[in-house]
Amino acid sequence: MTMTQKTYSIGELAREFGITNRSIRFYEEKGFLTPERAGTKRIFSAADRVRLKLILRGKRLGLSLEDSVAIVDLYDPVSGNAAQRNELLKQLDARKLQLESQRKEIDLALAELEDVKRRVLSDKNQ
Amino acid sequence: MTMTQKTYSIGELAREFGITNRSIRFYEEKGFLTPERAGTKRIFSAADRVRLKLILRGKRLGLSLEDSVAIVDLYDPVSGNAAQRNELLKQLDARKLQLESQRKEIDLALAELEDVKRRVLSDKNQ
DNA sequence: ATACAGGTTTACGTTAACGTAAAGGTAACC
DNA sequence: GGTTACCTTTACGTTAACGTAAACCTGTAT
Repeated sequence: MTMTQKTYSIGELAREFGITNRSIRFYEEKGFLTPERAGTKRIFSAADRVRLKLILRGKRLGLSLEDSVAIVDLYDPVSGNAAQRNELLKQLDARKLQLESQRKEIDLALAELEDVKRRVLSDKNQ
Repeated sequence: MTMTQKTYSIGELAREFGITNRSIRFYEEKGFLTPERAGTKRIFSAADRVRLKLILRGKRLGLSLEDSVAIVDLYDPVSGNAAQRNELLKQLDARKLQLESQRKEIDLALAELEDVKRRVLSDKNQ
């Protein structure tokens, strides 16, 4: 039983994720996506779509495009041997530290924001 | 009793705040700082220094230069009308929401990281 | 006298992440 | 056969916040 997977046009994906066609072309240009072609037109597989979705999630996290892709590649079960796995674990831990550091900075920024806000509000009452 | 206030050179301020001379010149170019001159050289007053310090704090909060300056101008007794103040409060709240959202996503990412790590480790045992 | 550590202006270069034409191909619909 | 809806490539434009180089002045130390 041959199951033909669903495919997507550039416009479909752009609409689904609320981005422009240009962005998707840009991602391909950078090598972050590698859709098939039917003649000149891009054909995106379900895997392409998931990859794009993950990349965009990274962007929503405030990561750069490059960082997003790096993380997505990290999750991609391409690498197989023990050395690679250890390298992956190292990268996961590094990323964890990075995220924890970012979290602390956010907490600091939030505290300072509250401080500024309080001062602005107290000025108002004078 | 004439109290001569301390003044600062461009390099002194750059060093103190860990930025480059170019940045300070850029801020002046944009009209965000207006130091005196002794001949061609910039002379920064204590007030200039405080202003720069506040601007940089805004930047640390993740605000744009323009937004930072807007907030600093709020402390300037000349420019503080109510409408502007409300606008700034709105911006502060917006930024707060943004930071809180980022924090949540970081927590999510951390949880997912742990998940991936567990899976990688369990693969190792097979 | 010369080196050196500062300062100055002018002005083009950089990076990220696309935006925005321009000029065109293809397939379906009316 | 004309319009519409998509798609294509090429390529220059945009924004923020400076970086970087060139070419220069200027006071102080050796």
